[in-house]
Amino acid sequence: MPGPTPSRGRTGRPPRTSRAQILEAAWRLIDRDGWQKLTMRRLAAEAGAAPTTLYHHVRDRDDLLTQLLDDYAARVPRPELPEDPQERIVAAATAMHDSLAAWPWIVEVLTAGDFMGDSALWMVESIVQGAVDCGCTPEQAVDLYRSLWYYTAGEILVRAGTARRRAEREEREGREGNEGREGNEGDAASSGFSAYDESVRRRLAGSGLPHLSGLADRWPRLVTRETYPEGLRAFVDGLLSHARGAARNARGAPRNPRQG
Amino acid sequence: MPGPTPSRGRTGRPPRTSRAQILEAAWRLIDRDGWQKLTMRRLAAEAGAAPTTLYHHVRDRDDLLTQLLDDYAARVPRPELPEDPQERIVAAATAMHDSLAAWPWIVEVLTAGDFMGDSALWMVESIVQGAVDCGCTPEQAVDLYRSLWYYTAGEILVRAGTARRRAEREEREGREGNEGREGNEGDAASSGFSAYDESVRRRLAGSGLPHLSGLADRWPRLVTRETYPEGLRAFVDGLLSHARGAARNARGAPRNPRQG
DNA sequence: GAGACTTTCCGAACGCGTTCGAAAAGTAAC
DNA sequence: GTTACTTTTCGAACGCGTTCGGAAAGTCTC
Repeated sequence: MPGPTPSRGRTGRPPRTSRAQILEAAWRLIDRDGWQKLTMRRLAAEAGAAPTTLYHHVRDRDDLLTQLLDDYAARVPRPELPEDPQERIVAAATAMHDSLAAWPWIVEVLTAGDFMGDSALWMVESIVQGAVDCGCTPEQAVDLYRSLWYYTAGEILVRAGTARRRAEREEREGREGNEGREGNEGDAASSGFSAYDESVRRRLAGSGLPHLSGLADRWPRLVTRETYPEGLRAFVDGLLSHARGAARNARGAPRNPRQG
Repeated sequence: MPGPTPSRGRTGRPPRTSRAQILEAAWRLIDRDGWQKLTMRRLAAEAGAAPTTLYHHVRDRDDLLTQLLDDYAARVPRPELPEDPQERIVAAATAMHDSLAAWPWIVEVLTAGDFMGDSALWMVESIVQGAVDCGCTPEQAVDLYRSLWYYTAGEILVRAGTARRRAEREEREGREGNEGREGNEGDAASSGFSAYDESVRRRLAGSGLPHLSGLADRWPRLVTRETYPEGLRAFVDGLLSHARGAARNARGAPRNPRQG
């Protein structure tokens, strides 16, 4: 894993490939053929090197993807954050969410680290800062950041995973049979529901669980709602008020802050 | 994908392998060699079949893992849930979390579906029911469930991913060089910090971000804290009070429920 | 120039998940 | 028994990520 600069006057065989060139080739490949085609072998061909050569500049595929993500995060313009500390937390978390949600292949990378690369540290800082300004201790502030990160990462991972499955399913169903045909699945297809949605509906309806049965028809619509912002605000409210409660308890009487 | 019963009197070549046998073999393999060794080829050998034969009983590896997870969830004893609706939500979400956290290889499966298989639907039902009993509309209840699911899945995925990376890193560092040696990394090693922790510390300390710099030393300890239960309670509190606020707004004056 | 040393590059190979098409092994109809 | 049909099984092969050992291509020292 050599430095980026070939820096003359050095010993050893002069490098013909650099990390920067590899990243460039990766972006080119993604833009041209889509990220699903980004394999080590294809990337090597695009970069004009043998596949195994890549491993001298990149630890493994995950490392490459992580660097690509950081590369991307560095290009995201840093928004101006509101002054109100709570709003600042919300804005920074939203920035995290929106940067990541634009990456369909995020799933393979996101579980890697505690947070993103250097280029995105300012989001972490902003959240911690906002929490401290709201009266949190440093420990509470980091816990708050982590909780928000879990929520954010989970939302993105689950939704991206669901979308990917759906795409695969549709490709599969499209490949085998009924192309152009209609009415094969009843009115499910004509109302925008897939055969899979219908099977889920049946599963819920026959589960014997009262609430889920009652919601079976509406389920496909309910689970695709976009509720990240609302959930985020609720979470921030809850976390801050719990932190305030804990601070009160630490100072004064050990009263339970839950309002039963 | 034939039914589980070979059901005599049927036409076609009689099956020599069943889905149940495959799942059995998978559990045997996991118990004996660890889940990392669960590959389709090894599993086929364990089940006494050719690798390609598996694909007649299982769509693909993800499908297999999903079935294993459901198999496992069915064995988890269903706990008695508290009567108080809010506590019921917390208990059901905790049950979700704890069942999944026991699976290290959860990462490869979890992003698959909106929720788990049939065997775990009761957890979803319990959360929705608790939310409705707290005064939520059905839509709000499902939104609440989904928010909690995102938080739960994110916590597990991120933590499992971090743990996996750490294990790989340690194996890598253990393989190459300094075995049994000490003092190579300064006092970092002797104080329980890895070389990686130290590099993170340096990154934070030199980031120019005031709060993260100040927390650099404590960072490894802060990010490994187990805070799921506290975060969960805070989230439930926040979600329910926001739902109540929305209900108030829908009925009466459009007052902003945020307490500034 | 000859050799040591260092760094980069790459061909061969492994095990992986998965697809495809043909072979095998039954039942049903004649 | 022969033929048709159906279902299961499997060998061959593809592209994948990755490891390993050595070849290539420079600099530095005599």
